[in-house]
Amino acid sequence: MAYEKKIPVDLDCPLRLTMSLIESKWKSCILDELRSGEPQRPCEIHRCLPEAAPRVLDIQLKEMVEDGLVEKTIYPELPPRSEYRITELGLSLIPIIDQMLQWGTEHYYIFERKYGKKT
Amino acid sequence: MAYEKKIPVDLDCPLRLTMSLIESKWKSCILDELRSGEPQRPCEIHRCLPEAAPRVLDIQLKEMVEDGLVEKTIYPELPPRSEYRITELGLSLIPIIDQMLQWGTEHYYIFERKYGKKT
DNA sequence: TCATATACCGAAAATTTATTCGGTACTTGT
DNA sequence: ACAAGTACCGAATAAATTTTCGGTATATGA
Repeated sequence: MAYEKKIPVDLDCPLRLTMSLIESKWKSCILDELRSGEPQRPCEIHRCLPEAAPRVLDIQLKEMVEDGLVEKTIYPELPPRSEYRITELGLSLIPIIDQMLQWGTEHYYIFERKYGKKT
Repeated sequence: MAYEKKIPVDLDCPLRLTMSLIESKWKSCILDELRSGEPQRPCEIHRCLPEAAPRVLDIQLKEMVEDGLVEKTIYPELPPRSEYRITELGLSLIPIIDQMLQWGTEHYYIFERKYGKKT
C-alpha cells in the first residue's frame, strides 16, 4: 500500500526506537494535543493543527494507533464520529515532549535571530 | 545547492523547533556519541555509527555545526584532520536524549515483539 | 608501486514523507 | 435543493531525506 512504512519503527537502538515513534512532522504535536487524556475527534485535532494537511494527520494518527500510542474509538453513528485518546504508553512519552517544549521555549530566541523573524 | 534544507529549523512552535533540530535520522545518535565532551574525528564517528552512510553523517554534522549544536575544528595538516565537539547548546539537549534512551530501553520489548526479532 | 586511510564534495538514484486533489457516504441547516 | 460538516481513503504529485557512487587531494605503510 501507498502509505505503509517499510519499517514501522527502528529497532537498531533504544534511542532510534524512541525517535522513530515521534519524529514524523506532527506526531509530537498530536501527543501534546492529546496529553490531557480527553478524547478528541479528528476534526478537532485538525483544527488545533491547522498547518498540517488533514490527510497527514489521518495517516500519522493511524500509525500512532498501530504503535499503541493512541486509541481510536469509532461510534457507529451517522454522520460518522470517532475519537482518539492517548494511551498509557503515549502518556509515558509526555515527559519527553515536555522537555522538548521547555527546551524550545528557552532557546527559541537563538534560532529566531539566526533563521529569521517569521513575524 | 543540493543538500541545503529549504527551512533550516521549524519556528512554528517550540516543540517543532526542538524536534526539527534532532529529528534527522542520525542526529540524536551523533549527540549521544559526542556527549562526553571529547572531540571526535569524523572517521571515529563513522565507525561508531556503521549503519549510517558516511555522506549522511557529513551532511548532518554540517547542519549541526550551523545550528550551533556542535563545533568543528580543522587542523591544517596532511593527511587532513578535523574534530567535532559538542557545544554548550548541544549539551543542553542531552537530558532529552537521555530520556529518550531510557524510554526506549524500558519499552523496547513491546516493539520487538510487535515488529520482529532483528536477532 | 599500490592499497589504505584521511576529509570532503557533487551528482544521481532511491526512498521516505508530506501535500494536494478528488471521491464515497450520510446528515444537518439554510 | 444545496452547501457544509463529518470521517475516511486512493492516487498522483511534490518535497525532503537518505544512500550510493565516484571524484579531489595527500600521506603512510607494505
